Amino acid sequence: MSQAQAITVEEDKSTSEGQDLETLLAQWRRERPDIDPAGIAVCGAVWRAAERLRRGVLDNLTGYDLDLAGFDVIMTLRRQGRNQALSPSALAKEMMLSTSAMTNRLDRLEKRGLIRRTRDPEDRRGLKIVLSDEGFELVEGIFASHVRTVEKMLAPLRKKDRDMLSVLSQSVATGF
Amino acid sequence: MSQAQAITVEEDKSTSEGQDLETLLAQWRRERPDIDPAGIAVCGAVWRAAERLRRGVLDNLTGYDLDLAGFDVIMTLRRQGRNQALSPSALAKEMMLSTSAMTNRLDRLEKRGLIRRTRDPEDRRGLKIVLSDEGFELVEGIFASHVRTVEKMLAPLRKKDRDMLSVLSQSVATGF
DNA sequence: ATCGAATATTTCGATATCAAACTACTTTGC
DNA sequence: GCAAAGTAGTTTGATATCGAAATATTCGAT
Repeated sequence: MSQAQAITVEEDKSTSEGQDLETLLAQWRRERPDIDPAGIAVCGAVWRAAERLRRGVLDNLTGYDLDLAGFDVIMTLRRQGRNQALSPSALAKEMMLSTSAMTNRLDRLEKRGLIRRTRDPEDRRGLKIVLSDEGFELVEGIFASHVRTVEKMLAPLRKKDRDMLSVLSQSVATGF
Repeated sequence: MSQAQAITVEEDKSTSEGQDLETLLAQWRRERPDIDPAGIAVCGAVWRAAERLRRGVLDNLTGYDLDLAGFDVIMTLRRQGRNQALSPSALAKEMMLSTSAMTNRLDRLEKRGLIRRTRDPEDRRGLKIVLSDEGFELVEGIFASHVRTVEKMLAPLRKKDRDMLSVLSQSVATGF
């Protein structure tokens, strides 16, 4: 190893930045010259972008005693509007999650006082989940900095580039 | 684990497709007209693209008794070249994972006979992980269909669009 | 009215993840 | 040289996830 590098780099980043995607492509071209690996690199790039965004959003939550899971739920509830409710299964579907995982998330959020389970007046099998006042206020306090965090991570892109990224990503996401 | 599953059933997708991103934007604009939520939608689009790609790649593995975790490891080893080795920590770093999770993955792959742990001749603390012949052959058999799967998911994009997506994603991933 | 199929939620069992503690070895500094 | 600090990998403990089974309720067809 380069001894110059011996200094303990404070920036850590131990878990960030996997291998350079160019290197990865070169490796595959050497090992399997019969197959064009370009698609794999696109895939890798998208995954890394997603991961970076995930970490950034998560970091923004430090101090709020919230994980991404819970944050996702209360954001979803918040944007329905004050006192609007969704069923656990609707929430699960919207965030592409199993209903049992949702039960678990709601347990935690309920224990923390951020949501309430209320009975569905129209279907006694069902529940309606509402943000508690505390939950509502929490989102009010965190939303602006959340948006700022995301903007910061998108900063390298001009508006036009963002739109492009959004459109292309949706294309991949939906298959059209 | 994975029971034969034979045919890749495309229907199901019970957990796919969350809410339309346009709707999501409209909700936030109504609830918080003071804040521009555009960045959130870009973020969501990237996440969904990543998730779609993840599922597609995973589906391609049915029948091989492999999960994404193990697949990731053996692909990384394979592209180093036949009989090339990497340490567990190098693997963990490359795929942005804790070393303890890597221990677990390697345990499973070793039990399945796809990799071998060999001692690092230059550092008795360390290990070198190599693909077994069986592991190598497995990748040889799966790689082409993996690439085809990814290509299929990128099909809505022309070459130029893919390059664009790749560049933009890397921009977000690295922050430059 | 009642049986059976479908639906909403929870519980249960298995497993993957992470962080922190631990063991073994290596490097550094005196 | 030898102790202290650093590094590699594993173990442990807590928790989140999923799929399948269980429970309660609704809907539909007699």
